[in-house]
Amino acid sequence: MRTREAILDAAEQIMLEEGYAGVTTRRVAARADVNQGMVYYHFGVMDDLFTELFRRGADKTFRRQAEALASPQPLWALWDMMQDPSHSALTMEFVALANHRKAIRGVIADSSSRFRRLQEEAITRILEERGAASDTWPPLALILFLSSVSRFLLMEQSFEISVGHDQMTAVVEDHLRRIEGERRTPPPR
Amino acid sequence: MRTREAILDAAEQIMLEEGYAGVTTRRVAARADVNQGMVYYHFGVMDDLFTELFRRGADKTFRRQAEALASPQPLWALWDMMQDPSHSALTMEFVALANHRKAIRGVIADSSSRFRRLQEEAITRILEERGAASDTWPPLALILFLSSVSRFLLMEQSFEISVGHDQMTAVVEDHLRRIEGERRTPPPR
DNA sequence: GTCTATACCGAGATAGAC
DNA sequence: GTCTATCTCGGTATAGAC
Repeated sequence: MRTREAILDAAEQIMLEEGYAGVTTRRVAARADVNQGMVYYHFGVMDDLFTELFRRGADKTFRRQAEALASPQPLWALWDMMQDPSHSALTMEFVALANHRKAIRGVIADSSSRFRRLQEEAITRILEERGAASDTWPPLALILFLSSVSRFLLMEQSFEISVGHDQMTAVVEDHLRRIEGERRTPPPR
Repeated sequence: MRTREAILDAAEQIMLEEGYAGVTTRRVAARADVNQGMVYYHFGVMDDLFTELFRRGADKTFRRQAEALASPQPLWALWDMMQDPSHSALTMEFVALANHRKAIRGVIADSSSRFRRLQEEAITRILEERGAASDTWPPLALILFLSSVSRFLLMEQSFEISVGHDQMTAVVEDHLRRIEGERRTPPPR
């Protein structure tokens, strides 16, 4: 299984550095220091490689998210996680890829629903525990709010645009503060 | 200039239907019913075609946005516009493209800044006129809020995901209502 | 499981006749 | 401005020896 993992690692690196269009059998094989035929032997056609790579990443993210949601300040932890570029970079690339590759769409859609359900369940519980039901947003709106904003800011940052980012971040964090209080762990980086 | 426009139209169609990866000189030429050489004659290399296509779309969007911002309920109009799939589809495709094509990045970044500046100026004025300065968000935060959410919802819709979309939309529209009052023109479609 | 060889295609791009 | 011909490269994919 070492070859298999090497191929997935290589594909992931290339995808991050140059986008999904750069992920070709020839280049993946070269990067993994493996024969080109191996890619086909282990993964069949390219779509299967992408699918497998996505699953591997989703599983990792899923565990990471569960961890965040189980932490003392789950919303702050979730927010930190969503703002981590390394977390979203691959996801965004897969979203772009899925626009043209039908085989990928289903995998992403299923995975997203799975995440959304876990998030909803957790946030509902969190809001109830804190008795913050009245003056705050419904759980799903809160989730989509955090997801939307983090994704958008990351996207703009990759273009070196940052106009208004401070103001937007301040609004989000103000919202989190009203629910979970002052953040008790320092933000990453 | 008819050939030139035909090429741009063809490129735009293909980009929308199959993504930027489908936009090749050969296919564009075929779709435009034009010789392949014409693409090179009129646009030089592919990056120039993409750049030109982006500019054409951005100009159209710019005018459309200015119109929205000059309407009786500018925020509602802006929100409606942002939620229009035909408006964002091309943009999203260009964002994906720009992740790998350095030549495109600059064009998009410049254009985005231009939009953001126009939006900020307009929203600031609107909020001041309505004296809504105290209990609402700063202009840039409001813009980024609307941009983020609309983009995210559209992206998910293209995957046929809609969990929580109603709740999120309700929150946004509630926000708009507090600033501009009840919407007086019916939402499109 | 691994490697070589190879078929085949469609991509970008250019030269040059008309 | 238009069209044909053509070059080169790198992509996907398979067959078959080891």
